[in-house]
Amino acid sequence: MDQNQTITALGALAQDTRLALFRLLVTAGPAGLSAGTIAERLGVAPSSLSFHLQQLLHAGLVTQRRLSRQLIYAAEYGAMTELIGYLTENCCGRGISCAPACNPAETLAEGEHDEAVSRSRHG
Amino acid sequence: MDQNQTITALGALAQDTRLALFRLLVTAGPAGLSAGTIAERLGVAPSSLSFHLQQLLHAGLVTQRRLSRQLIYAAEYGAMTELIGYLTENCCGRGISCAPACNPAETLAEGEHDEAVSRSRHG
DNA sequence: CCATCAATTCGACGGAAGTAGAAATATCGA
DNA sequence: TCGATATTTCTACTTCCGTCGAATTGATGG
Repeated sequence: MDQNQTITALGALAQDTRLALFRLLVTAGPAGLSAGTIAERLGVAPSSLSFHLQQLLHAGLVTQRRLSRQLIYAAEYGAMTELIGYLTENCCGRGISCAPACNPAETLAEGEHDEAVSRSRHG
Repeated sequence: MDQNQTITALGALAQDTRLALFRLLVTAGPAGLSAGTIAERLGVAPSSLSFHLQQLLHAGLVTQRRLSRQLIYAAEYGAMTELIGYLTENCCGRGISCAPACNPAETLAEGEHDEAVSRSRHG
């Protein structure tokens, strides 16, 4: 997952209706829910829901399949895994004291040093 | 971390400059970087950078401290931990087969059943 | 206090996001 | 084929986002 794909996924989740929608599908499990059911549950107009579903679909966060007349949407758990992996990969395994973000159990002392400004003069 | 706070954090990260900025700070470690250094590294106008820094600051994803004339920004690892926790809390511990998102190592068979549409009529 | 440097705030602009009614498309049952 | 149902696409509108130059605020050193 590259930066653009990550931004697409984050942007897809960074919206009231879509985050609620994604969480609804996550809790619904692999069986998923039909578009109509989702619209009813979230209280949004069908056209608006369709717009948001396209965003999540394009971001790869949900899957779509047809069941008779209805379109069933389900959470794509693998995408969530990759998204989290991308957010944490910059943090783990570099010898930097950011372990809490990746392994909350392991807390370690934060040793601050004066590297913060050292590059202002070196360009 | 509630839904609004999560959306703020996701929205803060769902942008080219800001995601690059956040990753830069994450790799920079707790020492952080000055605003000027960041602007130089990312190649954005100081005023634009300031705008983005406010977004990340408001989202609680970075911290700000003064060092002489410069303002030093550093990644707030705890916020990242909470954000990931919020995204995964809907997935784990509900007896639903979404373990891959939380424990990628443990893959399990996806047993689909016809619960998808069952609520269309009852809703 | 004054000159200087670092960073932010202000103002204006173009473009994209979110909303919802109306029309179009696709599937099913008879 | 025809009518009914489910969902999407189209269209228009409003609001928010991202950008950058210019002006302002805040801190340092003499």
